[in-house]
Amino acid sequence: MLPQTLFFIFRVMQDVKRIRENPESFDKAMESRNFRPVAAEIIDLDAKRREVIARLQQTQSRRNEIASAIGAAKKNGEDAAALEREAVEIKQAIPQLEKEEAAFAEKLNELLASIPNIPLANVPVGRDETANVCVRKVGEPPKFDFQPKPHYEIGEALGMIDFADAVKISGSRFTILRSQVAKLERALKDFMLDVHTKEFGYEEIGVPFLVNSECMFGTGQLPKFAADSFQTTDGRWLIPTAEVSLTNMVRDMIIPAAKLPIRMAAYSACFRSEAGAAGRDNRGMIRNHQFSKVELVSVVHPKKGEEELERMTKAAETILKKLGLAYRVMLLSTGDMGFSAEKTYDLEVWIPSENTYREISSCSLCGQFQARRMAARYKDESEKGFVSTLNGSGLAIGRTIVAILENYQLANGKVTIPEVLIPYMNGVKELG
RNA sequence: GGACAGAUGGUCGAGCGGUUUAAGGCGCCGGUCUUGAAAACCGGAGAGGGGGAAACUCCUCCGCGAGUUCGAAUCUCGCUCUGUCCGCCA
Repeated sequence: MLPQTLFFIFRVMQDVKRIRENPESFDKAMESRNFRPVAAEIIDLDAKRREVIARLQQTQSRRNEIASAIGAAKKNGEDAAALEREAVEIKQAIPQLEKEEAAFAEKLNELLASIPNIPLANVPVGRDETANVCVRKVGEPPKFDFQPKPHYEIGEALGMIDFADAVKISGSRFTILRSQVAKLERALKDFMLDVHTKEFGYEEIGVPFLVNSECMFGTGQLPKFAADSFQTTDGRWLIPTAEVSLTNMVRDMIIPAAKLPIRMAAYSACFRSEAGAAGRDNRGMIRNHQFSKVELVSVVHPKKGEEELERMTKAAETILKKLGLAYRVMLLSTGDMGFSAEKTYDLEVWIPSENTYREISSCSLCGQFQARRMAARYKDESEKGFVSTLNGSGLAIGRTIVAILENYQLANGKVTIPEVLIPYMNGVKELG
């Protein structure tokens, strides 16, 4: 399942050095992520591997020496038979040593590839979402003098969201948008990209929605989370987020330090199998197999990671503010963060029908975790190293539609269009 | 999908079994010269890893993966990608 296993073999070794130096704190970090302690296992495999490498290289060195000696002898017309006999003898050991080395390397890399990123020190430690910390609340949830309806009732009553036909076409967890709500999706996409490109300096990128396995490994979906994504019959993957396409643009690159930071924004459809989500959010368009999203990705100097995370989160928040939606910012706990993240803010938008906040954006600092898997490096005269990568939704469009329908619904079943979107809706001020 | 051609360092490009520790040009960095610059001349410069306190030393990498050989950028096989032409197609 690992794409080109040896492809990343040496990149992660730097990790091992750190683990070797401080196994206790590494295991502690693993525990905080609900992962088993693996430091001892790693250190052992690494030691064995290096021992084999030492022997292998000695043998190779001797082989090269003899080969040159034979070349020199032949050139001078001397007899090389004795040397050739020795060469045959010596080289017999090499394939065996190579096999041993490869076996240890594969085990080690398989293990390393399955280990989640280490949380930053300022991330709250906890098993799950109950340990998340609310950083701030922004905006006031709207007051209704009637019982606010859920988005699927509003959309269906308007004849603008169609779940029944979606089942016929594709199955459950798909949604068909019609007329002004379909238009709303397009308006949101344009609006979000405009804000991010004009106000925050992101470059707009049009990305492929199908990617190869190396990409999925680079951003951390593979090898552990293959079941969460869809794979095509020719071995490609439908992106679960444009983060995959965007972040992998710097894969296998050595970027001049002066070119950092790199900021990219892309719209994409996102595809998720939602394996394991059976029964959750079955109604409506909260949890679909396919949804629209505008994604932000930053590639920065490793020292600028946290600063960039604040900036990116602010960019995503700006969308919610401009749309006039109430939200809160949650700092995720160690147990609730994604595999590749070392610090994550979730933006949760107010959903009136549920009388609660629901996730609409997730902004994560991945540090050098993805960069190491991708061999994404930077360099200038004085220093070099792996870059830091960040990604954040800015925002999930499907859920933004949900939030607008619910927060801007009127007693008569119509829905007001937020001021900033009216130009993007060709002047339409109201749905219905 | 079919046919042919190709893949070499930042880039262009030589090499087609043994001084290749990858020629040479361009670009880049440092120096000499110059008031400064250019030109000219001299020098430097890839990535990853092992050992070592260090000086240093060794290994791997010429698209990727196998193979032949004492020795592979060079020969063989498979794959991927790129180009050109044909077919199909939004």
